[in-house]
Amino acid sequence: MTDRSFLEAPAVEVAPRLLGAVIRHESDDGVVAIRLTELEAYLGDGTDPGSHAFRGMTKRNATMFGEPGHLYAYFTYDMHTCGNIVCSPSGTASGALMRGGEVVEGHELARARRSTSKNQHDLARGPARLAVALGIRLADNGSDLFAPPFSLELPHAPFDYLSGPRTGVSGEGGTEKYPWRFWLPDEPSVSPYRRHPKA
DNA sequence: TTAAGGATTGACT
DNA sequence: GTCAATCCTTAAT
Repeated sequence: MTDRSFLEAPAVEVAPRLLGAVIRHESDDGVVAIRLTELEAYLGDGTDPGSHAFRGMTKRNATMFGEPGHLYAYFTYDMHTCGNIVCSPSGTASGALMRGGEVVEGHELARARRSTSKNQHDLARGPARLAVALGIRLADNGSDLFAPPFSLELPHAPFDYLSGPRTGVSGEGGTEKYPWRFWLPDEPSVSPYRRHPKA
């Protein structure tokens, strides 16, 4: 069961089922595992203007068109790395952006990487923070999340979740058209909603 | 070749 | 609440 099979659906269907999943990354420094509490879905078939893949495959987003279950890591504002879980069969771009989570293993290492965070819930509240805490680097783009140094443990049963407009995406105007942000209720590690500053 | 913008965060008023 | 940091990717000459 491979857990990988259900990732072949569009991200809009996959993202809510990834809530509560635990992603683990082992590096030279040690192991950090994070339970995902917040994700956003991005499609690439031309219907999603907020997606990097909206205008077709480019050098940067090629990973999103690849095998499901792999990691699409990208750089934004030059200071932050974010991680997506690639969905949909190879050839179709679709991904679930990991926006927030709770550190369940390797707290000390996560804290060391995120020295500015003040409390446990800030360690992975926000996409770039989560990537830093987990140890994702741009070089990890394309890595298989079901093979070392990564692993991905899916929840045994679906969780109850909430959904709403995506955060920080430009070019959507009314983001209500794309209520593809999913999060678990009552989780302090879910980032607060923020519109895009220029939207 | 050149110019414009960004799936954000952290610091400061 | 507002604003700067900072360089890579994409789109347009």
